[in-house]
Amino acid sequence: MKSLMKRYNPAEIEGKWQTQWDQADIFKAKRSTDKPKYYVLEMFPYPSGRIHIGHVRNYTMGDVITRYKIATGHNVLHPMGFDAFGMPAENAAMESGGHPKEWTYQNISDMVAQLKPLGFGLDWSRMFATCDPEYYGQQQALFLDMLEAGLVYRKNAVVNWDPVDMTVLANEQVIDGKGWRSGAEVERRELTQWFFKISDMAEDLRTALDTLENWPKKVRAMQENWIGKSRGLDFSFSIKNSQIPYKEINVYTTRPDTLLGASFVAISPDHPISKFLERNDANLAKFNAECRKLNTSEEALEKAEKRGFKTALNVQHPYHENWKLPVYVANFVLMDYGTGAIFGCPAHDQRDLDFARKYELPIISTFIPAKVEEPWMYPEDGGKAFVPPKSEQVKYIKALAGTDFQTGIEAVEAAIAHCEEHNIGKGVTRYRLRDWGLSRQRYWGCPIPVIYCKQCGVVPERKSNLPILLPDDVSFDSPGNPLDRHPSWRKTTCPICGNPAVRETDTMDTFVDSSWYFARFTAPRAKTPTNLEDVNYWMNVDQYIGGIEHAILHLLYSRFFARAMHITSHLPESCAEPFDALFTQGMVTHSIYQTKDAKGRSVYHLPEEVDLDKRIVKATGEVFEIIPSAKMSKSKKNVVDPTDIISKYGADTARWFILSDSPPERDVEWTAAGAEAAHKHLTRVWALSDQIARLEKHNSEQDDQALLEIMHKTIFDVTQGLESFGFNAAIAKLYAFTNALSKSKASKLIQRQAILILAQLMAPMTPHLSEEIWSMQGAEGLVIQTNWPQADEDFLVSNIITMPIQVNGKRRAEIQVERDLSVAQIEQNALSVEIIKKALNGTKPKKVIVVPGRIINVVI
RNA sequence: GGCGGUGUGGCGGAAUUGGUAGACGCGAACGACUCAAAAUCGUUUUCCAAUCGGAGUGCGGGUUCGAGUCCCGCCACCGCUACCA
Repeated sequence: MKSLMKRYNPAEIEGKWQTQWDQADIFKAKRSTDKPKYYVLEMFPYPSGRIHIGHVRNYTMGDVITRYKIATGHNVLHPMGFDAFGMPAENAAMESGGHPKEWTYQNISDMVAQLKPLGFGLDWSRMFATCDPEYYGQQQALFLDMLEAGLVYRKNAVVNWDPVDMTVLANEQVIDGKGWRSGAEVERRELTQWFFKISDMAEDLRTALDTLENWPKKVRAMQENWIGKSRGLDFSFSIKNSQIPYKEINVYTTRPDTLLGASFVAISPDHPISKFLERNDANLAKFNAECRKLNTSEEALEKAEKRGFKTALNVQHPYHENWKLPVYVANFVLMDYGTGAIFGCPAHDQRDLDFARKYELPIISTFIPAKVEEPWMYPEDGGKAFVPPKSEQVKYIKALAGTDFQTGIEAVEAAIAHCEEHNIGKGVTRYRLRDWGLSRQRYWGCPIPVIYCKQCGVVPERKSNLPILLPDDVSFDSPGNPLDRHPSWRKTTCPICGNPAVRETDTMDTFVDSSWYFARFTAPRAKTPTNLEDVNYWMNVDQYIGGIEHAILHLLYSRFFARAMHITSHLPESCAEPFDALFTQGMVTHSIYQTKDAKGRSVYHLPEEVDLDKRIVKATGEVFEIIPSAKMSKSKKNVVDPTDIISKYGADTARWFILSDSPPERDVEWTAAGAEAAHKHLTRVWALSDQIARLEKHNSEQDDQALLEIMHKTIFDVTQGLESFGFNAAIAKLYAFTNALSKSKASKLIQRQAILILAQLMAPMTPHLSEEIWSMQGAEGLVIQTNWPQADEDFLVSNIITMPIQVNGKRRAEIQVERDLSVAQIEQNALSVEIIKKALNGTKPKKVIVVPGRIINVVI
């Protein structure tokens, strides 16, 4: 009887069940019409070489959904691959002298080896890396089709040059004027580059955001801001009486309704006119030089003084022949937004107002509040600039067009119409979104399949020659692109005339690789980019899961690619928005353990190096400080290695804990205590199963009904939790159910039923333990092959229910009533409760509210 | 400045979407077992009062029989973005 020698041993059971799932081909996805399909995808990892805990969280969520969807009768596709091109492989090659290819493939096999013990239900047969020639060759084919369809073009452009990575960056990859990866100050260079015509789709990409109901609001808002639509007027001020070779200054404004409040024109120091003038004006040259030095990326921008340099130029206001406006060169006008020139309307822009007061320029209000309640101080008289929301109705006192009372939006449209009618300017819609420059001067990327021929010009490579393979014999001993200096790789012949020609040596931005991999997973070995039968069946991705850091770049590019792939017949139109639902998970954080050295510098300690109870560093005995909840980083040493966690507690514990503590969209703090508690709980569940398996048959049945009720309630609650990403709440219900079961005195039959249901409900989170319990109880088959349990309505509401009684909305008592008791009866019962009688003190209640099955409220 | 989000015990967080606030877990305290410790099990744990009670979901108001949840006005913090014309 005393056989508690055995206990929960994940190391023993987890591998065993993984083998069983493999052998039964559970996760191998095949097209089939007898079940609804479900495609669940997590953003694929970069093969850095190590799985980190954030990956574990991401893939665990995907796996929970996968297993739940399988159990609820879906045909599930859940693939895994690697986003394998990119700079780190080249950097590693430069540092260690190896080859990016070897480094990458070694890392991939290391990471697969770390992923497998976690027991994720993945279809490994579909795995690919974007650096596989089979993948990037199809990407080249896709590129050629896009080129033919006019979605790719080549232009000479000023580009963002990262001087450290020695490559071009897309606008999206420049953050605060610095390279997104290197952090180096970005320079501007003029180069001939390949571009995707994403700006052509700006309007569609923007309006379609409204259809993405199952995307986080936040991501949609970020994309909308990025696309940056604005409506305004393009017009020009003509330059009066001047010798310079410029006759006018072009301006773009979103507030043409304030045109009659204009008091100056300001141009950027980099504006052609400014550049022209500085040649003959030493003072202006000096001013401009100072402005250029002031880095636009600095946070001091806010506080930076608004300075202007008054030129000798005057322009004519387009509305009145005799109305002259001075022209300033101003440090706050940016050359790369709009036209690099603005008109200033001090009354309705605080910055313009500050500028006007500084240089003693006129201040002219064009509108005032519709209803002036308090004393209204005009900007003219020292008040603040009046800048109401455009949707607010105001009173126009100098309207260019339209009525006296109108909203800003109405006034802008009226002003545009008026200006168009009088040939003053033209209404335009502008987008902040620019075309996506995809050329990178790197080796470890997908070669752009284009050839330059002296006779024929720019010639696409023949599809039959694809893939254009990267050469293996390259060196990384000097900076620049190894493809450029390769002795023979670029030499080829022209597909049209057959004469000697050279290849494009630029490779594609790695964001191209990740912009269509989700479609490739549906037919990863197809001889074309996609296979229509497969994309028609599997697409769209039903649930996509990943980090918020990809809210703009990756997700916007993917939406563009899906459209482009439809145009080039690689995807059906229904796939224009490829991700039906998106979930953005939070980070995994960990406390930092910090001490100071003799010089007061911070020294960080790994979690395993400290004694948390005694609050000292084990090796030295120093007292450490705890900095709570920071993003895990190697330099701060607040990292936990998933591999260590698995060897200590097993995969199920890691999976259970990572889901249990916080809602999945929020950051979760990894704590040793929490992981330990999770492990203890799983140990308890195992022991409970063991105990039930050895129960005597003849025991009391007194708790049967109560246990069945909580069991069905738990089925209901857990199902709801899994349906709505409420993993933490679902787990809490499972804890409660386990507690109830371990205290229950129900019959063996019912207890066994309960533990089997518990195993099924836990299976998405702790699949190995669930299988183990299933077999301990002698149940047939595998849990993963069973149908998800159904909550029985009859048990969800018991016959005797407890109803709280409130007095004036405050809970005072409760009564037990039969479920189908009439409202009148409930009221009568409630009023006869001693506490309520006392509260009434013999008087009649004003009102009694009875919500059947919920609550009684007695109003006195 | 703009956009988005969040605010509930010592901590992470629940709350069927207007119906018993604090589920579940961590931490803490006490107890049982033990020579002892670990492990395990049990009890308590929002605050004030310690008896009846009273207060309570960032703050102020409102709607309602009833508000963490809805409305109006503030405050604080976080994220993204921006001299955006």
